[in-house]
Amino acid sequence: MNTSDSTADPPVRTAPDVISALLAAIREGELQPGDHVPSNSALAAQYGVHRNTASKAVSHLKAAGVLSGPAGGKTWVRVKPPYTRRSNMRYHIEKALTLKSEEERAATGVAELDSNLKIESLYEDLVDYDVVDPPSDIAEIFGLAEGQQVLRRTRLRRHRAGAGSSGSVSYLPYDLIKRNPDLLDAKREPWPGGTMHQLFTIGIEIGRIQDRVTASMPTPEESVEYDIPPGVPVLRIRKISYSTEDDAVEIADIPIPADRVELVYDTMLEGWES
Amino acid sequence: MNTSDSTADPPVRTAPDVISALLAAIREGELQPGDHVPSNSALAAQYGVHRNTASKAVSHLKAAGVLSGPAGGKTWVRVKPPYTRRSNMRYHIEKALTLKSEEERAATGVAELDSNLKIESLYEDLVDYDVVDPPSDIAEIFGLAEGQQVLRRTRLRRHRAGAGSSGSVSYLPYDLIKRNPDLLDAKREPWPGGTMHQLFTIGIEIGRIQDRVTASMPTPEESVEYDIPPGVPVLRIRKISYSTEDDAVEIADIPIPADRVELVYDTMLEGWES
DNA sequence: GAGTGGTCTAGACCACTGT
DNA sequence: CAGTGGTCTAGACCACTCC
Repeated sequence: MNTSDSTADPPVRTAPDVISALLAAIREGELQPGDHVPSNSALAAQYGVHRNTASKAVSHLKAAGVLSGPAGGKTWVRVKPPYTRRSNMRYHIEKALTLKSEEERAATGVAELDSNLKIESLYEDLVDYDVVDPPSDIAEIFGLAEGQQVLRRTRLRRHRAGAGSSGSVSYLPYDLIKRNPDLLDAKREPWPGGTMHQLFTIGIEIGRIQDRVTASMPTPEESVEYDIPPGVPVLRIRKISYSTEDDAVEIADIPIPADRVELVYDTMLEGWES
Repeated sequence: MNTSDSTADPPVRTAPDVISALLAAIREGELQPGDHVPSNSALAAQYGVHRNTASKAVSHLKAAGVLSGPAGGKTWVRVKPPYTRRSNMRYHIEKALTLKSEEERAATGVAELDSNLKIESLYEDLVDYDVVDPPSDIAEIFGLAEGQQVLRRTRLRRHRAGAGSSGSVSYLPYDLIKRNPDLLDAKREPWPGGTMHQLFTIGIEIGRIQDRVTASMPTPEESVEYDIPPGVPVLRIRKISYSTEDDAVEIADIPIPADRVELVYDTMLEGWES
């Protein structure tokens, strides 16, 4: 007759109780992905709690990416985005493709490598090119002196149906790439797929790529811009390309919603021989 | 005379306002790391909001890792843990050290490589060895048949002063390692520093290590066990060691609080030559 | 045992959505 | 314009901390 009974339904009294009940309903299939969830008032009546408590539970599940819906609008069970992988093998492939013809590169879809998304007409890319003074951390990695500028390329890939998007920012030392005017032209080709090839046109070969990986919560802007639930972390890759002389020649900051992508890094070890 | 005035202090009315005010006080140095924060009631009076609103603001900052303090106790500005790096270069170093003598390995501190923490008397390691039926995902990676078991080693590294801890779980196919009884002994040596060496004793050379990286929010248990603020994401590495025959021989799941460590992965690219 | 953090009910208001 | 989500004030209770 008390809470130690484990088989009978426990009384729903607190926000965590409501959360558990909703998760159970989804797990049991009573609520399917895409289905509308009853309103806060209806949930409050159904579970015998105050509307505020129901609201808090629904807010929590929205933050966790389980539910979705605009403020003031209806709420539904979120359709989870497909899970993909991003492997550092892509760097080997991209380098091998750099020497191939333009037709071959376009056919293989080099541009897909950085976004890890199939390029379809469903997406539109918004690209911006600017020559700017670099942030101090960028200048430090490039080893730039005061006053030396960088080319900043920002990309927002937006899903036309509003089902999600991804974006990134990349930097190149301006002194390095001004030798080839094509590299300053935003309309020249899909970006940033061919960065390695673009650097090849000015005589630079990439010898090493370093990914620095952190994770943090999405900014409110990222939440709305890239459709990241506010409680889902963002993997942040700072990808630094080094030339064969070991100079940093490109830096790309790539945010990746952690509920969509798994990062894979293979480290090949030398044999013992001895 | 309205909210568009940007220089005058805006009126503090909502929880986000209180959050901004507290962050500003910390940024300006009025509140130093370690300082006590006024109680919810005091903050409510100070900013002219209800105690509930102040409580919500403080809760949010605790979740974000800015403030800290037990429920029911005083609240203080959290001392941010030092930032370290975990590079895949460690794998090369660890392999090179495997052939060295035991003294050399102990002196170089191979065990530090996996934890990325200096081993001091401040820490105590709690290690558990079990032979168990593997979870299905583990069995699949190892390619185990039904009924084949694994050695599971769990480690909790706890800071004696309560300033944080880290932990990990690793799996080895039992059929593989039963050849060397030492590998079943939890007291044999600090773990998991010498896993590569331990596998060497049964004739296995590691040829490739794959790190699969994801991020998610800490479980409530991790929050208390490892002192991770509930709003700080956890980087999760599934480290898979492959033998030179490309068989998976060890799997380690390593959770890393994202506010303490940056992951670094170097990918070396082959030269063009042609 | 007083103080504190956390959270529930209760009622109210606002901004936005969805017809 | 009705419905909905979000959130603030208000008051209350509980568990825990700290002295």
